[in-house]
Amino acid sequence: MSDNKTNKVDIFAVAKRAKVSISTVSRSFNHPELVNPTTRKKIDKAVRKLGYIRNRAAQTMHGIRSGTIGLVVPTIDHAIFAEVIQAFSDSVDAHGFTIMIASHGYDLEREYAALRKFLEHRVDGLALIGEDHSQETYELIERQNIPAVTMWNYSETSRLSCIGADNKMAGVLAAQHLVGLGHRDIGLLFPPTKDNDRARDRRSGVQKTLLNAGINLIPDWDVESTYSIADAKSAAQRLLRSPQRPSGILCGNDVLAMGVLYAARSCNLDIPQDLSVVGIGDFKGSSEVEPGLTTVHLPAWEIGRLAGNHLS
Amino acid sequence: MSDNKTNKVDIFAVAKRAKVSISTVSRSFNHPELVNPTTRKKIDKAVRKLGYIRNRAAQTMHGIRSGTIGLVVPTIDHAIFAEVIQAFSDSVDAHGFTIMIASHGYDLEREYAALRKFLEHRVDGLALIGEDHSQETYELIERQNIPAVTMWNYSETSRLSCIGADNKMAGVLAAQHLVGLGHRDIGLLFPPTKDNDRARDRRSGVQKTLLNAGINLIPDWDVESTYSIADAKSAAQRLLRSPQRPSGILCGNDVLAMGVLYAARSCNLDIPQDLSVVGIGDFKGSSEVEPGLTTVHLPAWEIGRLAGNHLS
DNA sequence: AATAGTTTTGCAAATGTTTTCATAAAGCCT
DNA sequence: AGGCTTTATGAAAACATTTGCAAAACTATT
Repeated sequence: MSDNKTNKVDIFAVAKRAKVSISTVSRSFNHPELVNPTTRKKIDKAVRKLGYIRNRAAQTMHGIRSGTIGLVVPTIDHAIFAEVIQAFSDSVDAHGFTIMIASHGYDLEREYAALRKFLEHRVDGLALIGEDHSQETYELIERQNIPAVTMWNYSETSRLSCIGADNKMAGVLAAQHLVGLGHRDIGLLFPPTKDNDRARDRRSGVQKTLLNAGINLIPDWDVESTYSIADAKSAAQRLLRSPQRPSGILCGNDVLAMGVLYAARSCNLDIPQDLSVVGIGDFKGSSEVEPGLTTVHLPAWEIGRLAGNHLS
Repeated sequence: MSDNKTNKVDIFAVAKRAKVSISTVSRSFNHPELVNPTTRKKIDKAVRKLGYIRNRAAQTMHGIRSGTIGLVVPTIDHAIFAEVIQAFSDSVDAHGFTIMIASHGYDLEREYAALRKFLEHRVDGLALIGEDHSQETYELIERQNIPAVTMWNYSETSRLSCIGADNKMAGVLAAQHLVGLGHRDIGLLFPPTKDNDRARDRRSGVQKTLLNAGINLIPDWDVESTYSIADAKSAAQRLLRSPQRPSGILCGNDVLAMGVLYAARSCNLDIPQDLSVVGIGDFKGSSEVEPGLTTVHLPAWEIGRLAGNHLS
């Protein structure tokens, strides 16, 4: 009975119990080789007995790194980001850092606010998704002295370090595939491209390719959908039920593509006989999907891993 | 040029520039009503000019709340947790807290380590998934004076506050559904139940129900699969290609159920004529899946939201 | 113009660590 | 046994804030 609970257990409490000074306790944590093994054992025992947990805040105040890294994503709730987050988290974790995470729902003001909060916590690094950010955000990041990295999109001219893929090329490849199969009646299903450079780049790659192939887009077949299977499914159903329907649909990402597959099935269209569907982006496990989903693979895992290493 | 960059910008720099004392600056942040509006404006201006960002670590050291909440999940990289994480994050965010996140990959030692790290950062609250945790973990949490909550599973006897569903009942419902359809040849596809109370509870609900209905499980039809579509698909294919195959498959969660649907399609089995598939758990968007996936819905969003509110 | 009351401000102590510097103890060599 | 190193420890300053208390500056009242 007694000491471990009632009163705050700080480094003083440990020192007292181990009958040494607080300097020694601190050293025993940070430079164990400088303290006598016997003393160290006494301290360890006191620590365990009291359930002492070091106060990172106090360390941080010394200019010591906080040991945290801030990650801001548009949304956590999607297979695509989930994978990149997991990979990022794993690699950052392996270096002993703790992740702070926030999502902004494609609202760049909220992104800015999240970054500020991270900076108040004195994160040692920042990671964002994509290259579309507010001017304020860029200025804020550049004024700090900490590394920052953007994930998903790669571009030579990125204002921050970036680790990602060439999304325009992904669009080109996806379009070339459809064109190569002989399709001329092609529908597009894309998410809103505002503040979303990934979608915009993919789209521009697709458009360029189709244009070069002499295929022109029918406005009715150029459909927008939010980033949700339900939405994509109903948008695709509308498209597929119209009297004139495309023979191939190219989707801005695999979530939308799944929606199209379901829509096709619900309209009794066979894939790929009646309709070709192409996605972009690697929905994790898209290789297992039946009927087969053709997609341009993006190395989400690798991107997250590299970005994590870059900051750690 | 000049001041805003080279030298550290702390509360002193702001005070100096605004020609007031640091106390006033601090107050102007924390108790603005106590400082003269004119002074406040001067301070705001200095803050903006210098790009000052408050140091949360220094505040935390005062026993002031850190403004962070720690969340530990088995994995981020799955639809199911992604949704709960998103909901949790949103609600916690709305209260001004920042989330620290970690995943342990179903390794309870790593879970313990993650919690310790959070506590070093003096999080104001903790959230975990499920009720299977190491003894050490429980003791660690109970020794702290901060709220903690577990998500996903609800049980009267939970050692910590819990917000979740009755997973055993979910298992019962899923099984009753299959039995009600007249199935007697039932296969089970579950993830490993070690250190996973959710899966274990579901399974026990299922087993009880089948037993009561006088149905006995054939060991060959009682299959285990890791939490992955690919794995589930190949396990299901093995099951469906054997000479004797079940007429219905009950899956421990919707990820596995998706694997089964794909396997069925690849074996040219029609759903639901040739095979019934039942899942549990609310894969977000499972209602859109074609061919229709029957599943026991779990309110992931609601759980995350409530847990977040509970801690904030 | 003096007094009382209110609002606004500054001083200094406190928060929980790390680290520099100084000192004490112990070991080694002749 | 005396001097020199090496090893181990402690005292105190530093880190960036918040806050209780007291003083100063206004306002209102007579």
